[in-house]
Amino acid sequence: MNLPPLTQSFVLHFGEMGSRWGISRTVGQIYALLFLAEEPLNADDITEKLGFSRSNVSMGLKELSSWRLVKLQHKPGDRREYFSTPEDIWEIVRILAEERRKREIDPTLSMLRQALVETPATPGERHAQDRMAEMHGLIELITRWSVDIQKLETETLIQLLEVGSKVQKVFEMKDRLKVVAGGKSRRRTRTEGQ
Amino acid sequence: MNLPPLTQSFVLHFGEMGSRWGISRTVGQIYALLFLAEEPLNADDITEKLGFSRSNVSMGLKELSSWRLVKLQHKPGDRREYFSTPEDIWEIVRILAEERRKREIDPTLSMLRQALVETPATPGERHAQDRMAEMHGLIELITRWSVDIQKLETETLIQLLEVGSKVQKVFEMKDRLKVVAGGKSRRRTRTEGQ
DNA sequence: TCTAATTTTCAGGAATTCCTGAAAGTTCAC
DNA sequence: GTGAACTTTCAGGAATTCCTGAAAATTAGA
Repeated sequence: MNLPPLTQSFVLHFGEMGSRWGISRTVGQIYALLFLAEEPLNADDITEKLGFSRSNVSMGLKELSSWRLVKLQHKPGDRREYFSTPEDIWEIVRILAEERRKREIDPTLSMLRQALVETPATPGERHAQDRMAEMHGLIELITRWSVDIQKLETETLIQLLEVGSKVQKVFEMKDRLKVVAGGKSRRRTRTEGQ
Repeated sequence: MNLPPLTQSFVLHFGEMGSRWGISRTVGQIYALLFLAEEPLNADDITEKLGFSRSNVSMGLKELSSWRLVKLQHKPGDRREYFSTPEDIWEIVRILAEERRKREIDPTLSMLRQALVETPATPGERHAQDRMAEMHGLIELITRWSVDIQKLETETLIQLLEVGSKVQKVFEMKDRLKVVAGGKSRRRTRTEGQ
């Protein structure tokens, strides 16, 4: 491995993290490297910096592409493909959330829906079905929420996260507000910031 | 495997899902089974229903305990240990979030902080450090948010999720509210929250 | 069309993770 | 303390996943 120290510890860390998740250590390292890189890298750059085989890098990049996590571009007069991550880190989060929904949440929801339309044969199955209904409700609620907030602009989203649970206070005043204010106002109020 | 059909497809599904995440198929299946069960189960029940070895079940339960995902209880006149999941599914989500924070997020944050105090030697490292700073900010924001909203009561939390991005509308009215309602709304008004 | 540069595929060896049975450990009733 | 009931540990085989090198495929220019 042929990397400056700062980069190296980041890359190694995400290699380990990767293998705790579904992705392999290799793929984690490749993504970490691309994320930090100043310029797009080609497969040989990556091979050289991380020190595993060219074919492994090729497979890794293929997997990252299937997750839509890397962008592909060409340099004039160079036939090789150059890879990079989105510059906007929130974009990465958004894509990750979408892909996980598609690959994990949606299949789970349809399995649950399927189970919920069956007729339970015993009290035990009846109970199991109730549990699945709870889980279905929870997953659907969280999913809807995440789809929904992803439509916000990054600035607004950040604002919402910063406010956190304090938004509850606003709820409590909401009714009063309706009575008093009535109109629709358009503005961004970014008062503080971490 | 010795299970009614509804339960079986749920258990198999979470076995597969489990292995996509860090946990093994076995552990996923055990948890799925416990989640659906009407009554707490002992290790032999699980062995019999899922059909893998007693020792494997023992290891699986140990891992689930280390995640605080199972509750342990005894029946009078029976020396065996009985396992169950929290009845409240939101409690499960809360525990999962806490444990993942502890095991994955916190180490990542400290790795990043460490990297951020180093002095970069080259423009490349400088850039890498900037990227890490972005990531640190993002993770910290999301973490704070999740810690924060976990303090809400379940009902309030559900309400907040249901509202989703529409809460933005409420922001827009916030300033006017201040004027009209007069209260001191600035700077942590932290009155309640279990 | 041919050639050289580059990328992809894939069989099979390496590494890792998972699972089991046997044995050791624990706990409680007597 | 002893033994029966139950649980945990752990070495090593089984299964899975990962990674590589060699070969095939693709691509662009001449």
